[in-house]
Amino acid sequence: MSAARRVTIRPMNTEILDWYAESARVLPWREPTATPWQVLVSEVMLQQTPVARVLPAYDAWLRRWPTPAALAAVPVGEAVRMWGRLGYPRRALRLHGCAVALVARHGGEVPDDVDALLALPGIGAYTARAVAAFAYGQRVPVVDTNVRRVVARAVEGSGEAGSPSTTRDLAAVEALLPDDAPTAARLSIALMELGALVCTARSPRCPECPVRTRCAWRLAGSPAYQGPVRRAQGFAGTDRQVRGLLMAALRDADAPVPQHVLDAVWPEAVQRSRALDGLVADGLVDPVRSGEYALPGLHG
DNA sequence: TACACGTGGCC
DNA sequence: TGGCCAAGTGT
Repeated sequence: MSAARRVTIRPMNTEILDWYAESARVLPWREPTATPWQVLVSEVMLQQTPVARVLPAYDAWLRRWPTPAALAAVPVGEAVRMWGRLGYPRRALRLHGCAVALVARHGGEVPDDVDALLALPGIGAYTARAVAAFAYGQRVPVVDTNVRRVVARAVEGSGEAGSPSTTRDLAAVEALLPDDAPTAARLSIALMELGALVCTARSPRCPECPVRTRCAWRLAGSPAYQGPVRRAQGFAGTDRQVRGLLMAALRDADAPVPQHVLDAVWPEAVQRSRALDGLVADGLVDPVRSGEYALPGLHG
Protein backbone atom coordinates (compact mmCIF):
# COMPACT_ATOMS: atom_id res chain seq x y z
CA MET A 1 0.00 0.00 0.00
CA SER A 2 1.40 3.39 -0.92
CA ALA A 3 2.42 5.99 1.61
CA ALA A 4 0.16 8.45 -0.19
CA ARG A 5 -2.89 6.37 0.59
CA ARG A 6 -1.95 6.16 4.25
CA VAL A 7 -1.67 9.91 4.68
CA THR A 8 -4.63 11.03 2.57
CA ILE A 9 -7.23 8.27 2.78
CA ARG A 10 -7.00 7.17 6.38
CA PRO A 11 -8.10 10.51 7.92
CA MET A 12 -10.97 10.64 5.45
CA ASN A 13 -12.06 7.16 6.52
CA THR A 14 -11.99 8.16 10.16
CA GLU A 15 -14.12 11.21 9.52
CA ILE A 16 -16.64 9.24 7.50
CA LEU A 17 -16.83 6.52 10.15
CA ASP A 18 -17.32 9.10 12.91
CA TRP A 19 -20.01 10.82 10.87
CA TYR A 20 -21.77 7.50 10.29
CA ALA A 21 -21.73 6.66 14.00
CA GLU A 22 -23.50 9.93 14.68
CA SER A 23 -25.76 10.40 11.66
CA ALA A 24 -26.78 7.00 10.28
CA ARG A 25 -30.46 6.26 9.93
CA VAL A 26 -31.92 3.55 12.10
CA LEU A 27 -33.09 0.85 9.68
CA PRO A 28 -34.33 -2.64 10.54
CA TRP A 29 -31.84 -4.45 8.30
CA ARG A 30 -29.00 -2.68 10.11
CA GLU A 31 -29.97 -3.97 13.55
CA PRO A 32 -27.36 -6.30 15.03
CA THR A 33 -30.07 -8.93 15.27
CA ALA A 34 -30.83 -8.85 11.52
CA THR A 35 -30.26 -12.26 9.94
CA PRO A 36 -28.37 -12.75 6.64
CA TRP A 37 -31.74 -13.55 5.02
CA GLN A 38 -33.14 -10.25 6.25
CA VAL A 39 -30.11 -8.42 4.87
CA LEU A 40 -30.45 -10.21 1.53
CA VAL A 41 -34.17 -9.42 1.25
CA SER A 42 -33.54 -5.76 2.08
CA GLU A 43 -30.80 -5.47 -0.53
CA VAL A 44 -32.95 -6.95 -3.29
CA MET A 45 -35.86 -4.66 -2.38
CA LEU A 46 -33.54 -1.65 -2.31
CA GLN A 47 -32.33 -2.25 -5.87
CA GLN A 48 -33.50 0.91 -7.63
CA THR A 49 -36.15 1.53 -4.97
CA PRO A 50 -36.07 4.23 -2.24
CA VAL A 51 -35.83 3.28 1.44
CA ALA A 52 -39.18 4.87 2.30
CA ARG A 53 -41.04 2.55 -0.06
CA VAL A 54 -39.07 -0.53 1.01
CA LEU A 55 -39.70 -0.19 4.76
CA PRO A 56 -43.32 -1.41 4.92
CA ALA A 57 -42.79 -4.04 2.22
CA TYR A 58 -39.77 -5.39 4.07
CA ASP A 59 -41.70 -5.80 7.32
CA ALA A 60 -44.66 -7.52 5.66
CA TRP A 61 -42.46 -9.81 3.58
CA LEU A 62 -40.35 -11.04 6.48
CA ARG A 63 -43.33 -11.51 8.75
CA ARG A 64 -44.74 -13.85 6.15
CA TRP A 65 -41.51 -15.53 5.06
CA PRO A 66 -38.95 -15.27 7.90
CA THR A 67 -36.65 -17.85 6.28
CA PRO A 68 -35.64 -18.93 2.77
CA ALA A 69 -37.44 -22.25 3.34
CA ALA A 70 -40.71 -20.46 4.10
CA LEU A 71 -40.56 -18.50 0.84
CA ALA A 72 -39.41 -21.50 -1.17
CA ALA A 73 -42.46 -23.45 0.00
CA VAL A 74 -45.05 -21.19 -1.66
CA PRO A 75 -45.90 -20.76 -5.37
CA VAL A 76 -43.90 -18.01 -7.04
CA GLY A 77 -47.12 -16.09 -7.76
CA GLU A 78 -47.52 -15.49 -4.03
CA ALA A 79 -44.16 -13.72 -4.02
CA VAL A 80 -45.10 -11.65 -7.08
CA ARG A 81 -48.37 -10.60 -5.43
CA MET A 82 -46.66 -9.77 -2.13
CA TRP A 83 -44.15 -7.64 -4.03
CA GLY A 84 -47.00 -5.21 -4.57
CA ARG A 85 -46.07 -1.88 -6.08
CA LEU A 86 -42.35 -2.02 -5.30
CA GLY A 87 -41.57 -2.04 -9.02
CA TYR A 88 -39.50 -4.35 -11.22
CA PRO A 89 -41.51 -7.45 -10.26
CA ARG A 90 -38.90 -9.70 -11.85
CA ARG A 91 -37.06 -9.12 -8.59
CA ALA A 92 -39.83 -11.02 -6.78
CA LEU A 93 -39.46 -13.87 -9.23
CA ARG A 94 -35.74 -14.01 -8.68
CA LEU A 95 -35.97 -13.63 -4.92
CA HIS A 96 -38.27 -16.65 -4.87
CA GLY A 97 -35.82 -18.51 -7.12
CA CYS A 98 -33.07 -17.45 -4.76
CA ALA A 99 -34.92 -18.98 -1.81
CA VAL A 100 -35.42 -22.22 -3.72
CA ALA A 101 -31.70 -22.30 -4.57
CA LEU A 102 -30.74 -21.59 -0.96
CA VAL A 103 -32.77 -24.58 0.18
CA ALA A 104 -31.45 -26.81 -2.61
CA ARG A 105 -27.80 -25.83 -2.48
CA HIS A 106 -27.11 -24.33 0.92
CA GLY A 107 -29.33 -26.12 3.43
CA GLY A 108 -31.67 -23.14 3.60
CA GLU A 109 -28.89 -20.81 4.75
CA VAL A 110 -27.47 -17.70 3.06
CA PRO A 111 -23.85 -18.44 2.08
CA ASP A 112 -21.09 -16.05 3.17
CA ASP A 113 -18.99 -16.60 0.05
CA VAL A 114 -19.18 -13.92 -2.67
CA ASP A 115 -18.96 -16.42 -5.52
CA ALA A 116 -21.70 -18.60 -4.04
CA LEU A 117 -23.86 -15.51 -3.62
CA LEU A 118 -23.18 -14.39 -7.19
CA ALA A 119 -24.48 -17.73 -8.44
CA LEU A 120 -27.93 -17.06 -6.94
CA PRO A 121 -30.80 -15.59 -9.01
CA GLY A 122 -31.13 -11.82 -8.71
CA ILE A 123 -27.84 -11.45 -6.86
CA GLY A 124 -25.28 -9.46 -8.84
CA ALA A 125 -21.98 -7.73 -8.21
CA TYR A 126 -23.44 -5.22 -5.77
CA THR A 127 -25.82 -7.40 -3.76
CA ALA A 128 -23.40 -10.32 -3.36
CA ARG A 129 -20.81 -8.05 -1.76
CA ALA A 130 -23.39 -6.13 0.25
CA VAL A 131 -24.52 -9.38 1.87
CA ALA A 132 -20.91 -10.51 2.45
CA ALA A 133 -20.05 -7.18 4.07
CA PHE A 134 -23.24 -6.25 5.95
CA ALA A 135 -24.41 -9.71 7.03
CA TYR A 136 -21.00 -11.31 7.55
CA GLY A 137 -18.64 -8.40 8.22
CA GLN A 138 -16.26 -9.22 5.39
CA ARG A 139 -13.74 -6.87 3.81
CA VAL A 140 -15.09 -6.67 0.28
CA PRO A 141 -15.67 -3.60 -1.89
CA VAL A 142 -19.38 -2.74 -2.05
CA VAL A 143 -20.06 -0.49 -5.01
CA ASP A 144 -23.43 1.05 -5.65
CA THR A 145 -24.42 4.31 -7.28
CA ASN A 146 -23.86 6.23 -4.02
CA VAL A 147 -20.35 4.88 -3.51
CA ARG A 148 -19.46 5.57 -7.13
CA ARG A 149 -20.55 9.18 -6.73
CA VAL A 150 -18.78 9.72 -3.38
CA VAL A 151 -15.52 8.28 -4.70
CA ALA A 152 -15.79 10.26 -7.94
CA ARG A 153 -16.09 13.48 -5.95
CA ALA A 154 -14.06 13.04 -2.79
CA VAL A 155 -11.20 11.01 -4.28
CA GLU A 156 -11.17 11.69 -8.01
CA GLY A 157 -12.39 15.29 -7.98
CA SER A 158 -15.11 14.78 -10.57
CA GLY A 159 -18.68 16.02 -10.11
CA GLU A 160 -20.21 12.73 -11.23
CA ALA A 161 -19.13 9.14 -11.62
CA GLY A 162 -18.03 8.03 -15.07
CA SER A 163 -19.43 5.08 -16.98
CA PRO A 164 -19.82 2.07 -14.70
CA SER A 165 -17.29 -0.73 -15.03
CA THR A 166 -17.51 -3.45 -12.41
CA THR A 167 -13.85 -4.37 -12.59
CA ARG A 168 -12.61 -0.80 -12.43
CA ASP A 169 -15.13 0.28 -9.77
CA LEU A 170 -14.38 -2.66 -7.48
CA ALA A 171 -10.64 -2.03 -7.70
CA ALA A 172 -11.05 1.68 -6.97
CA VAL A 173 -13.10 1.05 -3.83
CA GLU A 174 -11.02 -1.91 -2.67
CA ALA A 175 -8.02 0.40 -2.51
CA LEU A 176 -9.85 2.63 -0.02
CA LEU A 177 -10.78 -0.09 2.47
CA PRO A 178 -8.87 -0.41 5.73
CA ASP A 179 -7.28 -3.78 6.48
CA ASP A 180 -9.54 -4.65 9.40
CA ALA A 181 -12.60 -6.50 8.07
CA PRO A 182 -15.31 -5.19 10.44
CA THR A 183 -14.04 -1.64 9.97
CA ALA A 184 -13.96 -2.08 6.20
CA ALA A 185 -17.57 -3.30 6.26
CA ARG A 186 -18.60 -0.33 8.38
CA LEU A 187 -16.84 2.06 6.00
CA SER A 188 -18.71 0.47 3.10
CA ILE A 189 -22.11 1.15 4.62
CA ALA A 190 -20.91 4.58 5.74
CA LEU A 191 -19.91 5.52 2.18
CA MET A 192 -23.33 4.50 0.95
CA GLU A 193 -25.06 6.45 3.69
CA LEU A 194 -22.94 9.52 2.95
CA GLY A 195 -23.96 9.33 -0.69
CA ALA A 196 -27.61 8.87 0.23
CA LEU A 197 -27.85 11.68 2.81
CA VAL A 198 -25.15 14.26 2.04
CA CYS A 199 -23.24 13.65 -1.19
CA THR A 200 -26.46 13.40 -3.19
CA ALA A 201 -26.80 13.46 -6.96
CA ARG A 202 -28.63 16.78 -6.97
CA SER A 203 -27.85 19.60 -4.53
CA PRO A 204 -25.18 17.92 -2.39
CA ARG A 205 -25.10 19.19 1.20
CA CYS A 206 -21.40 20.00 1.22
CA PRO A 207 -21.52 22.22 4.36
CA GLU A 208 -22.68 19.15 6.32
CA CYS A 209 -20.10 16.80 4.83
CA PRO A 210 -17.52 15.22 7.16
CA VAL A 211 -14.84 15.36 4.45
CA ARG A 212 -15.65 18.81 3.04
CA THR A 213 -12.12 20.05 3.77
CA ARG A 214 -10.47 17.12 2.00
CA CYS A 215 -12.89 16.49 -0.88
CA ALA A 216 -10.98 16.60 -4.17
CA TRP A 217 -13.99 17.97 -6.00
CA ARG A 218 -14.45 20.86 -3.57
CA LEU A 219 -10.74 21.59 -3.51
CA ALA A 220 -10.94 21.87 -7.30
CA GLY A 221 -13.77 24.40 -6.98
CA SER A 222 -16.66 21.96 -7.57
CA PRO A 223 -16.30 22.02 -11.36
CA ALA A 224 -19.35 21.06 -13.43
CA TYR A 225 -19.34 17.54 -14.84
CA GLN A 226 -17.70 17.38 -18.26
CA GLY A 227 -18.42 13.79 -19.27
CA PRO A 228 -21.05 12.35 -21.60
CA VAL A 229 -24.73 13.08 -20.93
CA ARG A 230 -26.75 10.11 -19.78
CA ARG A 231 -29.88 9.22 -21.68
CA ALA A 232 -33.12 9.85 -19.86
CA GLN A 233 -35.08 6.84 -18.65
CA GLY A 234 -38.47 7.51 -20.17
CA PHE A 235 -41.54 5.70 -18.93
CA ALA A 236 -44.85 7.18 -20.11
CA GLY A 237 -46.17 5.21 -23.05
CA THR A 238 -43.45 2.58 -22.94
CA ASP A 239 -43.89 -1.17 -22.74
CA ARG A 240 -42.70 -0.86 -19.16
CA GLN A 241 -45.72 1.20 -18.23
CA VAL A 242 -48.08 -1.23 -19.95
CA ARG A 243 -46.46 -4.20 -18.21
CA GLY A 244 -46.98 -2.41 -14.90
CA LEU A 245 -50.66 -1.87 -15.62
CA LEU A 246 -51.16 -5.51 -16.61
CA MET A 247 -49.37 -6.75 -13.49
CA ALA A 248 -51.47 -4.47 -11.29
CA ALA A 249 -54.66 -5.94 -12.77
CA LEU A 250 -53.41 -9.48 -12.12
CA ARG A 251 -52.22 -8.73 -8.58
CA ASP A 252 -55.58 -7.24 -7.67
CA ALA A 253 -57.53 -10.30 -8.82
CA ASP A 254 -58.00 -13.43 -6.73
CA ALA A 255 -59.00 -15.54 -9.71
CA PRO A 256 -57.74 -15.86 -13.31
CA VAL A 257 -58.39 -12.68 -15.28
CA PRO A 258 -60.27 -12.83 -18.62
CA GLN A 259 -58.63 -11.30 -21.67
CA HIS A 260 -61.21 -8.52 -21.93
CA VAL A 261 -60.28 -7.22 -18.48
CA LEU A 262 -56.64 -6.97 -19.50
CA ASP A 263 -57.67 -5.33 -22.75
CA ALA A 264 -59.20 -2.51 -20.73
CA VAL A 265 -55.90 -1.43 -19.15
CA TRP A 266 -54.34 -0.09 -22.37
CA PRO A 267 -55.96 1.03 -25.62
CA GLU A 268 -53.30 0.06 -28.16
CA ALA A 269 -53.70 -3.62 -28.95
CA VAL A 270 -50.30 -4.17 -30.54
CA GLN A 271 -48.36 -2.74 -27.65
CA ARG A 272 -50.63 -4.38 -25.08
CA SER A 273 -50.19 -7.75 -26.70
CA ARG A 274 -46.43 -7.34 -26.90
CA ALA A 275 -46.30 -6.41 -23.21
CA LEU A 276 -48.42 -9.39 -22.17
CA ASP A 277 -46.33 -11.78 -24.28
CA GLY A 278 -43.24 -10.38 -22.65
CA LEU A 279 -44.65 -10.96 -19.18
CA VAL A 280 -45.50 -14.56 -20.07
CA ALA A 281 -42.02 -15.07 -21.52
CA ASP A 282 -40.50 -13.68 -18.33
CA GLY A 283 -42.52 -16.10 -16.19
CA LEU A 284 -44.38 -13.25 -14.49
CA VAL A 285 -47.73 -14.32 -15.95
CA ASP A 286 -49.30 -17.74 -16.57
CA PRO A 287 -51.78 -18.23 -19.42
CA VAL A 288 -54.45 -20.46 -17.87
CA ARG A 289 -57.25 -22.03 -19.88
CA SER A 290 -58.04 -20.16 -23.08
CA GLY A 291 -58.03 -16.39 -22.85
CA GLU A 292 -57.41 -16.19 -19.11
CA TYR A 293 -54.28 -15.12 -17.29
CA ALA A 294 -53.00 -15.30 -13.71
CA LEU A 295 -49.95 -14.80 -11.55
CA PRO A 296 -47.60 -17.77 -12.00
CA GLY A 297 -48.21 -21.06 -10.19
CA LEU A 298 -51.45 -20.17 -8.49
CA HIS A 299 -53.98 -21.89 -10.76
CA GLY A 300 -52.82 -25.03 -12.19
C1' DT B 1 -21.29 -1.77 -23.59
C1' DA B 2 -26.03 -0.58 -23.95
C1' DC B 3 -30.59 -1.36 -23.18
C1' DA B 4 -34.92 -3.16 -20.91
C1' DC B 5 -37.00 -3.39 -16.77
C1' DG B 6 -41.76 -0.34 -12.36
C1' DT B 7 -43.06 3.05 -9.46
C1' DG B 8 -43.65 7.30 -7.13
C1' DG B 9 -41.83 11.50 -5.02
C1' DC B 10 -39.34 15.70 -5.45
C1' DC B 11 -37.67 20.35 -7.08
C1' DT C 1 -45.38 20.56 -14.87
C1' DG C 2 -42.23 17.02 -15.98
C1' DG C 3 -37.67 15.39 -16.11
C1' DC C 4 -34.66 13.38 -12.79
C1' DC C 5 -33.62 10.07 -9.57
C1' DA C 6 -33.70 5.80 -6.27
C1' DA C 7 -28.81 0.37 -2.09
C1' DG C 8 -28.98 -3.08 -9.87
C1' DT C 9 -29.49 -7.35 -12.67
C1' DG C 10 -29.59 -9.95 -16.82
C1' DT C 11 -28.94 -10.27 -21.56
